[in-house]
Amino acid sequence: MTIDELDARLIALLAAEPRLGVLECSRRLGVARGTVQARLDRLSARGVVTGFGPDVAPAALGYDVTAFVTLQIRQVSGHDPVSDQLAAIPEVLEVHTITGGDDMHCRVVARSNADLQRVIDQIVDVHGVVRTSSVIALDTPVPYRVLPLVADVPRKARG
Amino acid sequence: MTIDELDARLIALLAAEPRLGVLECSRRLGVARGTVQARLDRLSARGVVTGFGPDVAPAALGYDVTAFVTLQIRQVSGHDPVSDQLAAIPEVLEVHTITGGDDMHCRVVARSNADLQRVIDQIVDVHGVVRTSSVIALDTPVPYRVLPLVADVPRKARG
DNA sequence: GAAACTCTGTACAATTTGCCTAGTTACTCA
DNA sequence: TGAGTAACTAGGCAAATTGTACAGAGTTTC
Repeated sequence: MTIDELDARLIALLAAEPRLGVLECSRRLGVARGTVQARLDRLSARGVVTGFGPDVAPAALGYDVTAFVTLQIRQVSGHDPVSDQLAAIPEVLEVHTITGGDDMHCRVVARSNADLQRVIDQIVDVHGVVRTSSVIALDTPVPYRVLPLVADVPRKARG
Repeated sequence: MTIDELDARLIALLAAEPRLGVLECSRRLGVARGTVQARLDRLSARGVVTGFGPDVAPAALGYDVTAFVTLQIRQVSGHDPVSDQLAAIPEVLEVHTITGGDDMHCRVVARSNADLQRVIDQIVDVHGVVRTSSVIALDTPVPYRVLPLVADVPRKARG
């Protein structure tokens, strides 16, 4: 379950200029068109590349505030109803269950600090949530990225 | 700085089937091709859609462990050298500065729990980092998503 | 009311895609 | 060593898409 350098270069190329076609990619990479097609198919099939979805910046929609909310929940039986309720809140972008003293870790966005209070209130109201604790992200010196990792994998594999 | 329902539908459509062409989008949405083109250009120009990069799943590359590492740093002068050093570690996918008792919040991945230790060691070695605290993500009931938010914006704007 | 936008419908040439075939190279395994 | 398999190259063809342009109709803004 690894990728080689051509895969990495292909991913990096598409990351840099995503609207590129298969033909143009093959030209840039110096390989045949069929090869690029096959590589892309394989990367998708193996689940390495899960899609080419549009990347939306919440800040550009007015959601300037990002916060991380940690939850303690009351253990409930059966399927996890807390996640479902959290998933129903649009401002909740991501939820993880975690180790440590707390139970869940969420990323949320809001239009302002006041609006964040509204969102947190919604989270607190979720049945099963006992306590929340929030920190606000002031700045994002390293925005989410996977490219260095992608470039690193074939380097490691090669040795 | 908002989007209307057509924008939201377009984003949702592309999120669902990202490799769709402009022409196919226009058919699905029931509008003219030029409209889709103009909308996409506008969304890009306004920074709402920042790109169509390939979404890479670190887990598919063998990075099965995700963790959140919180840092306390020694205040240093000038430009932020801590972020730069963190950015140089491929396994560090994201860094935020935060409010509260700690100073920074990172998302990191690793190949295993043992490998996580290696990554954390690298973070600890960063000049200026005083203390770290980590929690491991056990499960991700809500993976990162923006669609509900995108769908919500025009709903709110309409009233 | 006029200016400024946005959307539609249409057109055309150039490019790209999807799909296919055949030959070559590299690697695995008996 | 030799057969079998997988991956890459190079090429060809028809169909579809893209980039770009333009005129006309509706809306919104001031």
